[in-house]
Amino acid sequence: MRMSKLLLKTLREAPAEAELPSHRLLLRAGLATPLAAGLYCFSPVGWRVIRRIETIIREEMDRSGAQEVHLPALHPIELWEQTGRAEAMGQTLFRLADRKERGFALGPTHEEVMSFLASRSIQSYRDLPVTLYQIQTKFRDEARPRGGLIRLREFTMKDAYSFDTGWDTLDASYDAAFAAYQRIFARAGVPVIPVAADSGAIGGKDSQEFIFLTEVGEDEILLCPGCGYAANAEKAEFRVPPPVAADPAPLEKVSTPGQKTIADLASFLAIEPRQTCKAVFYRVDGKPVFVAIRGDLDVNEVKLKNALKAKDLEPMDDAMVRAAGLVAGSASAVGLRGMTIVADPSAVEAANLVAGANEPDMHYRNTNHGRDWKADLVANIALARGGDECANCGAPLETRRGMEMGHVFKLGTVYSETIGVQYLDEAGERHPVVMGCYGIGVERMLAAIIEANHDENGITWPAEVSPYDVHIVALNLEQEPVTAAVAELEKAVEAAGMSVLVDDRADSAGIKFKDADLLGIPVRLTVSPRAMERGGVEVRERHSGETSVVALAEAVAKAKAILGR
RNA sequence: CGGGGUGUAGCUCAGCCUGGUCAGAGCGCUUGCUUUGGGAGCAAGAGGCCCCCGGUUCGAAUCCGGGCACCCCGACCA
Repeated sequence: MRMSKLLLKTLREAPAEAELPSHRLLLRAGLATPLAAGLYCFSPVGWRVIRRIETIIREEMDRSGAQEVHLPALHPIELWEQTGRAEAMGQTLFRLADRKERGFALGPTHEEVMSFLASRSIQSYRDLPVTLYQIQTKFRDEARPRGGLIRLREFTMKDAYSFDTGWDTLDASYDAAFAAYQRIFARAGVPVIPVAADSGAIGGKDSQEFIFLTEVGEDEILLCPGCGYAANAEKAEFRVPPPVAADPAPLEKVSTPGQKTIADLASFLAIEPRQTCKAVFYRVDGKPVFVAIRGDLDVNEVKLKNALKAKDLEPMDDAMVRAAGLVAGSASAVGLRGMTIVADPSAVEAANLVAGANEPDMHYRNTNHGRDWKADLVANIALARGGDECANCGAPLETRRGMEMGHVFKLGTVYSETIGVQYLDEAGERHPVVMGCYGIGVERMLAAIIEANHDENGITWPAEVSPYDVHIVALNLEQEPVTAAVAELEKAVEAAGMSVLVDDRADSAGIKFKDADLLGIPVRLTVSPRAMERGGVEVRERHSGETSVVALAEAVAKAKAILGR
């Protein structure tokens, strides 16, 4: 490709709204242009990178034994109502109606449709196991698209689904997908670590996310430096510090004027936070829920939501707090009626906790579960934080930020039961198939590749995803020896199976070099009178900046070596 | 959905408080000439519903009200 013909506009300065390096470089290098919040147009160069990412994904999925299919992006809404997810997805689901007012949705993911397809093809255990995948556009009406390509409203996802006769063979399908993911991210140049993830209220067993550790990531990850345990903060397990041991003492009411927070209360009474009981109020599927947890701990809302098998959970608003008669700052489960009480084991097991007296500026000393109050549900709902002890080895956990690049998940029979994907076993008995699902966000991967591979001058593409393999910069192209050398070199590079971008523009050398750095193609070959005087072509490796001059005939071999071919 | 910020030329931004030669700069773009090893020079030019609607005023980019869009933080995110 000749750059004089290429549709590409690089920017000297990035638009003001771009903050992340990946976002700035995406725009500066002219890879994509925003159309609206969470929607991007890809230019020829950007699209080549997307296609190369997809190629890696296809190769590795195919290698793992998965089969590619293609499903509609437009789904009848009934299918989503059938699994209950039309409601569960809420406003995230893009809805529309056809001319006959039949309801449709733009697919935010494809468990339903893939299950439908599977139900038409799978009848016997002989048809299993099978893993199907597609690379398809997804639509999600996100509350907040952000970070360039990191969170989009329309994006491409590789989504795979495995179908097995049982949980044991699902393990094999899951492991195959897991291994494919390791290879995909390695080839694309995105360093990832697998972390344990929440499997959601919908059920399922193992779930892991592939996380690219980066300060700009949206997810909080807890890592154990001792044993390597890694988990999403919503999933992370830890050792809850032991309570202060004591025998139950008589309940006693104390005046605590103005003491509304745990920290204030503990210091006012000269006790430790873990000797108090924290009260938190939620609205869960429209109903009030009271949560009690030891004062030194925080509530993990995901765990709470799962424990309640709830669809929707949010902090209780002031109106509901008043309606429920709760006294914020002095609330407890002692004497509380009219709502579900959920307690963390930490609040149940500890003796003589200080808790609210449900009247302003008053607390109780020595509240004890079983005697003074009783939980309707006791569940592990404490949130792991940095510094907490690892559940495996006791070392203090560290917190890091990360970006979710992929997700592998043992779904089980949730969808096969609701959509009806069943098989007959050897005995002729009917069973739901056991499913797994595996997703990778393609554009987000592009963002992560840039985030992980750039320097102050621009992008430094990993060889496998670079839009072109070789960038020929021609200077003084009007001079005959240069014209001829460029043509010869271009031909030779292409004949060697490498893609090449030739900067044949009439611009000055400085512009060409700056653009070459910005575009970040791994190998730059400069053809100029000066290089020719020195004996040939200047070869520059983008990543290291190493430069040498080689004979024109050797340039191809040198380029191949840099590309690792 | 809460909090914060920003909307003026393709991009970066000034002008707004204090209404009136106030439609501006740099970069980019076009043309010509010169130039070709790190965003080069000279000259000439094109380009704006100052986000939108309404109000105040003799007069609004500027003041007031109401929208909308975009960005950031949070909430949310199979």
